[in-house]
Amino acid sequence: MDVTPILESLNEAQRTAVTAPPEPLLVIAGAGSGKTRVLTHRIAWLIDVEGVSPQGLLAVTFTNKAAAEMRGRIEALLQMPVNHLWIGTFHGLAHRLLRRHWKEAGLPQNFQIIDADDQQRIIKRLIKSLEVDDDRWAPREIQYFINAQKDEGLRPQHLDDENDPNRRQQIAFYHQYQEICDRGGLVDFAELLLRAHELWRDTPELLAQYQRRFRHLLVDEFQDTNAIQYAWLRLLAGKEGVPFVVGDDDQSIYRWRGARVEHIQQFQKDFSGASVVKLEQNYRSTETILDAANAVIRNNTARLGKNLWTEGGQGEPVRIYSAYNERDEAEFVIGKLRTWSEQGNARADAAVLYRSNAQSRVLEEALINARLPYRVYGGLRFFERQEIKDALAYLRLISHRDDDSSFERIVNKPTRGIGARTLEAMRSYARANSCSMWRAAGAVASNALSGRASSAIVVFLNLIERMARDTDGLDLHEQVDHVIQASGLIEFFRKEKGERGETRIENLEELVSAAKGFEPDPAEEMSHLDAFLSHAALEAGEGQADAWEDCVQLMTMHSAKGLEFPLVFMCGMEDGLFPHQRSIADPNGLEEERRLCYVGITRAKESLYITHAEQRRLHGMDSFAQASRFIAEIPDELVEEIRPRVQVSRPVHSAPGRRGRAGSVAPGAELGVRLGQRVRHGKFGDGVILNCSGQGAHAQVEVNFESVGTKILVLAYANLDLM
DNA sequence: TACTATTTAATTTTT
DNA sequence: TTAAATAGTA
Repeated sequence: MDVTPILESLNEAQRTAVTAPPEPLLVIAGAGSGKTRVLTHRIAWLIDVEGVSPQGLLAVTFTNKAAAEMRGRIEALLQMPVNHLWIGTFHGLAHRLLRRHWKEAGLPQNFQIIDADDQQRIIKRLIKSLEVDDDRWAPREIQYFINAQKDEGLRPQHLDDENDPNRRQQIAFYHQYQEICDRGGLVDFAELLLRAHELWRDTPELLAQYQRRFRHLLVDEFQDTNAIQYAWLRLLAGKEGVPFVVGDDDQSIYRWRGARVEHIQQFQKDFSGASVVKLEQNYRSTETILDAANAVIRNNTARLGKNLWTEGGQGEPVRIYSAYNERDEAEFVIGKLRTWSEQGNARADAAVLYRSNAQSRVLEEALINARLPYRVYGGLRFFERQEIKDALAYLRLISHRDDDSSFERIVNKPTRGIGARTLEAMRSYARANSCSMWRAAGAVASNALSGRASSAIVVFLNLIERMARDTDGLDLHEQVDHVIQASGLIEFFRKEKGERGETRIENLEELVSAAKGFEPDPAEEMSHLDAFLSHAALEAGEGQADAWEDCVQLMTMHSAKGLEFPLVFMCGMEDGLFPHQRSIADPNGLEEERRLCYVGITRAKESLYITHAEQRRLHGMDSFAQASRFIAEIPDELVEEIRPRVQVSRPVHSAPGRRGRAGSVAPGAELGVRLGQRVRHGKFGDGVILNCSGQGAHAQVEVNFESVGTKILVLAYANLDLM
């Protein structure tokens, strides 16, 4: 057997991992150290050299995209298709299991997957229906609570209210939410994992069967597994399984989503024989960039400890630019981008990273002005679009009449005279009889209700039944095409004014194409329609179909994880923005922000620019901030500060209300107060003026005091000393 | 029921 | 600032 193709191009540590004996192994893989390569080569090694059948392998990735990429790479390496190899996300694999064993899992055969948006709608409706004082309960928080419990593997009955009425109510919401889902055959993302775990836990013979089949378990991005995923993995591994997990504790940035870095340590405890391999040689960045990243991350306490090194050269210093405000910052970035592009570099090799999406706007405006093509990552994905979800809701209702989530979504879209009152009647009937909205609709229609309302319902019920009949036996794409026509959705969006309606119709037509191109897994015994619906929920699709123009890449630092670019800008590096205000007080939160910063820095291969603004307009208010503490953590000798160009028209500070709001005197100006001015207050001590408003006797200032925080004071009474 | 005015809140995101 | 949700009006 010639193992050259698998082993050549691997360094010592990588080779150790790839060729490790079949025992539990933990690979700590620093940024740019060839993590994915180790994983794919390991799989190839197992199949080609160890003679493991592809069917005996289970590989888990973080995203669908990563899964597809990994399969491609393995096939390239082995020069053969590996269809029977299970590669997927935790959710994808759990879904597969639940489809196969729906009965044992206690699910209806045609259960539907709901996404976060569907979930929130259900919760909103639930809050309204329970007649609690709805102001106190934000749907988002309930949703967060429910998902957090599920991520920990906890059912409502496992939860103790701790005699806290607040918590008691949350648990009650969770309980009722679950009932709604169960009744409608709906499974949310966290539920996929939880059910799959319970399925194995409660059906030992099934577990044993899978344990026999999957001896080798390979996990990517291990630092981002949550409790239920880890528990699932441990169940499957049992005593005989051989887990091979790869992760980087310094790149764990999804704690807020239930991910626990601690699983890395837990892994070493649970699999006591596990060896550890560290990949510390970095093939991506210059030494300067790595040194900067190392210096920053060194400030975190809970680390396994590792130091990235490279054989690459010193490279350029990290450049830091202090902008006056966010527009100046954007101008600076665009200037550098233009030079980059003019020097013959690909625009797509440059990335502009920021902490939060809202920051992209100013950058985009500047890019448009400069006529530089760009692409923003993130945002609405194809299957998340309103019109697409509407169409899917019709399809789901055809497949599964009891799906209340879909029912509510489209019962009156397009409008067919089923208003709030009729809906309420149906809801209360459904609640009283613990039945689905579909059944309730039938009952309410024949019962006492205004003739108009009841005939409207009948029209709707007949419509769905007729669509189900008419699409029966058709090809998937014909079904989709029929439904978008017969539902009246196309007609409905045609009436929508402006370009928006047109785009929607185009998207619906695109949905037909997507259905045409959809190839269901022949191994799964679902109807094509159900397979398509699951696919739509599980894989929301790309944001924009990437017209592969050479574009500057804009994205959050989170979505930059796993990517690399020769030229990187990290923008908005200010305390309060990054680290974000909401994480700053909590040491755990701060460490996660620092890891995010580490991720950002290590995206850069050659050049790294870090920018911050002294003044930033955020939420419509001008505010001042210090440069991010992370900047100070980079040693001076790695840094080159870029002095602002002379002759730049510095925004006039004495008019902080922003230039020329015609006729109005800048608030505070008459009293000689300006934003950023340091002041002293008799009681509160020293502070900085953050904001001014009002005129004359009513003028107010917002002051951030060093000792007591932010206060709003009436200037006329505050007796501030200017300093 | 549809449109308009007002209020409110505002990380990060994949599944 | 602005987007979205809610309340109020035609």
